[in-house]
Amino acid sequence: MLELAILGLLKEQELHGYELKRRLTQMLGLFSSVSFGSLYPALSRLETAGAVQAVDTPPATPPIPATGSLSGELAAFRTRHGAARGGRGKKVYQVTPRGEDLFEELLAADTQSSEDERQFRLRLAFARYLPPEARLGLLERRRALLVERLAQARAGVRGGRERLDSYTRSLFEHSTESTERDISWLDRLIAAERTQQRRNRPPGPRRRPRPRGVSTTAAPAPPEFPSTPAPTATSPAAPAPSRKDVHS
Amino acid sequence: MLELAILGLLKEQELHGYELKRRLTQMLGLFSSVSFGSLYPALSRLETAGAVQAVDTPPATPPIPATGSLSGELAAFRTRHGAARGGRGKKVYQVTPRGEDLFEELLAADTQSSEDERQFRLRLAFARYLPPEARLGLLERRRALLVERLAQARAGVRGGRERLDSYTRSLFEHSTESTERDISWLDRLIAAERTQQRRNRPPGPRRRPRPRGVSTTAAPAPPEFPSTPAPTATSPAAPAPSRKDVHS
DNA sequence: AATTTCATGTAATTCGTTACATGATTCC
DNA sequence: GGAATCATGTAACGAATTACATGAAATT
Repeated sequence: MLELAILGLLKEQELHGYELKRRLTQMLGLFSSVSFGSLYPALSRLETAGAVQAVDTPPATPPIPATGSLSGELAAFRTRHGAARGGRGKKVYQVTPRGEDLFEELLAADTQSSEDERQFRLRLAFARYLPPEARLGLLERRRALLVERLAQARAGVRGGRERLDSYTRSLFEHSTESTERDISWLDRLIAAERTQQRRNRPPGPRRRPRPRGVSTTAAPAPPEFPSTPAPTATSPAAPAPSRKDVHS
Repeated sequence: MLELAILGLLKEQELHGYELKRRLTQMLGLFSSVSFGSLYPALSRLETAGAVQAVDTPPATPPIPATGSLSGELAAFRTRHGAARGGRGKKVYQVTPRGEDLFEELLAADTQSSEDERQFRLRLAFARYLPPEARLGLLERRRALLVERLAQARAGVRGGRERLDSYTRSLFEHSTESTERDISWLDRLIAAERTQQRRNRPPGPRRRPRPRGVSTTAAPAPPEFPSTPAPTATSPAAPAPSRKDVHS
C-alpha cells in the first residue's frame, strides 16, 4: 500500500523521503497520515528491490569552489556523493524501470480485503495509469462491495431484535446514507468511464471485443451494470449524467 | 479496540466467541469484519486479565441421564465442566466487575491517533455508557478533527501547483463533500446533546458548573462550539435542528 | 551561538490478518 | 456415516505506529 503510493508519487517527480512524507500526508490527507517509521523502511525495501534508486544529483551548486574550507567541502561531498548514501545527506529517489513494473503490478492487484477504503482511494488516485478496462473493474468492484455491505447492514438491523439506542441508530442512518452517496458517486464515475470508452473505440462493429486473457483474477462475469444487485433503494433514480468530465 | 467492542457487546449479553464474532462483524459491518485469529486471542487476554470469565452454564439439559453411554456422558461433561475450559466445548463469557471498569476506561480513553474512523464509530455506538460531558467531548473532538482535515485538504489542493487529473479531482471533491456532511451530522448530534443536557440540568443558576478535575487529557479549553475554527465554508448555513431525538 | 526545521534512520511494539489444525454438532 | 456448520484455537506473518537517536541546514 505504502509502496504503491511511494512509487506513484515518485513516477511524477523525483523526491526525497521527507518531502515524500509531506506529499503523502497531504494526498492521503483524505485518508490518513504516514509516519517516518514506516516511510523510510518502505523506501529502503524498494531500493533493495531495485524499484527505486537514489539519483546522482548533478552538482547544480558550483562544482567544488575550493574555498579551502575542509568541513565545507566535506559537507558538500557528503550531500552529493558516496557518504550521502550511507550517511545523512538528502537522498533523492527516482523510480527505475523495475519500479515501473512493480507499480503496475501493485496497482492492478485486487486485494479486496479489509481496510480497503484507503486502498481504493489510492488506486483511484492513480487510476489514470490503469488501462480503461481495469479502471472500470476497479470502480465496479468497489460498487459491488458497497452495495453488498449496505444490504448486509440493513439485513442485520432488520434481523436484530434489540432496538438500537439513538446514538447507534443515528450512526447507522448516517453511515447508510453515506454509503448510498458513495454508490451513486461511483455510478457517475462508471457512467463517465463508459462514455469515455465508447468515444475512444467508436465504430466498433462488435459490442464486446472479447477481453484478451490478461488478468485472471478479476471480473470473470461481465459487468452487468444497471441490474441492481440489491433491490433496496440502491440506484438513486437516475445516474444523473450531468458531469461529462473526462480525466485530465 | 477489539477489547472495547467485545466488552461492550458482552455487557449487554453473555456470548461465546463464535456468536461474538458474528455480532461484531455485523455491528462493525459499517466499518469492517473481525477474524477469529484476532478474536480468540483477544478473549483470552481479557480472561487472563480477569475482565471476562466463562460462565458456569447451569445444566438446563437433563443433569446426567445416566444412559450408560460412556462417550455421551463424557461429551456432556466436557461441554459443561472443567474440560470445556481447556477443551473444545462452547465457552460462554460474561464481563466481570473488573471488566466493567476496563470498559469504562477504554471507552473514555481518547486515543485520537490514526485509524480513528473505526474508533470513533465504536465509541459512538457505546456513547450511552459515557457521562454526558464525555459524550459531548467525543463529538466535539471528532468535529474538530474533521474540520482540521478539511482545511488542510483544501489548503493542500490550492497550494499544489500541479492540476489534478479527473479521478483525483473527483475523489477530492467527493471526499470533501462527505466530510462536510459528516461535520453537519456531528453538528446535529452536538446540538441534540446540548439540548438534552440543558433539559436534564434545567434551573441551574451557574451556567458552567466548573468541571471537576477528572480527566486531564481532554478538553483543557472550553468547547467554544459555533466559532468555526476554519473559516472556509464549514458550518453549513444553519445546523437544521429538525431531529430532536434523544438516546433510546 | 542557540533554536528551529529539515532530514534520515532503528527498535520495540501494536494490532491485526491469513493459514493451519482440530474437535463437536446437526442434518440428510 | 458423511457433509456442512458450529466452535475454538495456534503459528507465521504483515503493515504500520510510536519512541528513540542522530545529524545537517537555516533562522534568529
